[in-house]
Amino acid sequence: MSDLKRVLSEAVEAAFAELGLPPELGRVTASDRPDLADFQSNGALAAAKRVGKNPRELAAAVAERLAGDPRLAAVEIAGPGFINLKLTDAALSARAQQIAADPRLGAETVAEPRRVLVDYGGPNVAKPMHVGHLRASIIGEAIKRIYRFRGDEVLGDAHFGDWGYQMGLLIGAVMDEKPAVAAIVEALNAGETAETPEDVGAAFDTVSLADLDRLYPKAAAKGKTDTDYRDRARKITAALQDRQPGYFALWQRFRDVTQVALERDFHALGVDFDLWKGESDVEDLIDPMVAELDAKGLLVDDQGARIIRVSREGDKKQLPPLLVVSSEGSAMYGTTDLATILDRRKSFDPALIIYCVDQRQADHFEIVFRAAYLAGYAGEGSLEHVGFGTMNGTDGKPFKTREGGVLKLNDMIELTREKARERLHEAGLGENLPAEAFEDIAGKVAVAALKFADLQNFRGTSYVFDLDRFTSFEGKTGPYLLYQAVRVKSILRRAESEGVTPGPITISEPAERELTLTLDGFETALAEAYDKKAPNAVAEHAYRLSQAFSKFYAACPILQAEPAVRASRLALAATALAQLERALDVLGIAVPERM
RNA sequence: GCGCCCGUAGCUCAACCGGAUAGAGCACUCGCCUUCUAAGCGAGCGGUUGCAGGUUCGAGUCCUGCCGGGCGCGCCA
Repeated sequence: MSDLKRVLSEAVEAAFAELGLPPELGRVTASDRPDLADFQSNGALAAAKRVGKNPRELAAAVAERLAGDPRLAAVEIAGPGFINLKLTDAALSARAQQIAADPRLGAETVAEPRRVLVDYGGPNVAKPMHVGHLRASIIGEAIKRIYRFRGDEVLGDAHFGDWGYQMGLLIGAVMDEKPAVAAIVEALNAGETAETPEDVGAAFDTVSLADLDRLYPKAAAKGKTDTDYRDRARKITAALQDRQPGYFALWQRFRDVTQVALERDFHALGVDFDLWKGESDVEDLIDPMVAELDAKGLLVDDQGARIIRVSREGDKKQLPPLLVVSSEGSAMYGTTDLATILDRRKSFDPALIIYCVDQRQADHFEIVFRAAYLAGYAGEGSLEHVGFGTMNGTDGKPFKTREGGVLKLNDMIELTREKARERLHEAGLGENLPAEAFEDIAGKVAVAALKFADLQNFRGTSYVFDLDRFTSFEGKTGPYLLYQAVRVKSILRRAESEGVTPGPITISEPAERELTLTLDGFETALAEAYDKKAPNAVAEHAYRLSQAFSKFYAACPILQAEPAVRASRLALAATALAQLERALDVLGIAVPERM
């Protein structure tokens, strides 16, 4: 079930081998000049260099051997020695038929499936997500789905930032503001059980995410200047880590309200985690881990702290060590990360962990990874940081709202959704749909707009956050892709109601050829996205497919055509739809039935 | 100071182990709805790929230097 690129590569490689040339040079790629050919091989040029012969002569010799291939309508030599291949309509028809019959729509699976864990780099408890969290969720989700579709066993972990000093600060701040909560916390801490669970619940229910969001910045600021306040927060933090019942119960409340809000935001974005692990989950592993690192002789005392040196011979720059235990005796950011690697090894035992986190953390991860390799907690190369660019405003500076604050993710989704409603109304669409169905469409259009705007860019480049562009629904946008898909669905519905059924695919028109060649490119796009952790390759494919379909739609009437052609085109349209929906699904974008 | 990333059309971005004429969208100009959804299709306009060298038959892509921008550089996460 190989794609044409592979099939043709094999043919050309065989011809190379017969001529005594390195077969791998015969590799075929999609043509850079669609006006001249469907596929090309540049191997004669490279081979000529190696064997010291004229590239055009070599190309001609290869072409001669390919000439009899019934799949090829033309084999031509062009320029300095490109071998141009043009397929027959019959070969394209066969390939289209093959993709149509394939549940995977022409995509391969990896030869040896692995266990892979995707770490989304952790939203923090008590902080609602803002636009800065958008990329990690969108890209992480796409990578998770790409890996899964390729056949790996993949888990996505939200990986909460839910432990440490920030929690102590917040507990103190909430108790200051809510005496009823403070009373219960203190009673529980004192071991009193007089309060019924209902009373506890009622008091804790008054603690909302909005409270946490409001109190945290104030508490953090106060902790920086007010030493007494800071000391108290540290004591609470220590007590929390000792599982003092009151603090622990309140902390759990923080975690719960945060998770509910996060789940809502993530769900609205079509992002779903398999694991809701957090820093607190590995807290118990830290002491034994430190002891073990010590026993392995990896820990070094330095300036009162305990560190692991990770610099290597040949490093271009001196990497700082991993700070395992601070001079105050507490575990650090990297310590938790290391313990998490250990934890994952014991539970899921992934062959690869992908950290989908801001590019700025590159050094941090390099340090943690090296420490993990040194400690034997992970195989060399089994940890990978997949970084992405930062989120900036159109002025190139970190994005801020007009008021100068951060834009909450939930607000941004709602903003985009509102724009989608407007456009639907303008176009007079969905007016006779129930309100619920209308909202579903608006939501899907909004998510498609947001996600595609992000995913069409290579993840590594910096990101310009432009709300106008995000809410533009024309051109190379998510809604364009949905629109194309929905147009096919509309045709399929009509065909069904008229009793028209799809039949064998016969390719003849240029638009049909182009659509088939584009369908064939799915495998290449997925393979690239997988290897490079680059979802934009799939996004690009989805866009090209939509464009190719749209041209086909304009050039080739389906339902009005004579029966055999109609059946063929209907099948081709259905196949394009299936692959487009699959590609979008892999990007985490859902398609409505109509719009 | 050291290190990493980036610099491509007016704007936002692509470009498959280095390959032919560097592609899309937006914006701008023009054409196309009595036939399957015009959030569409077609055509046009727009480039010395930051600069200077080097390697190569061939460089946006690899190497060196420079200019410009972003980020990071042990007791926050």
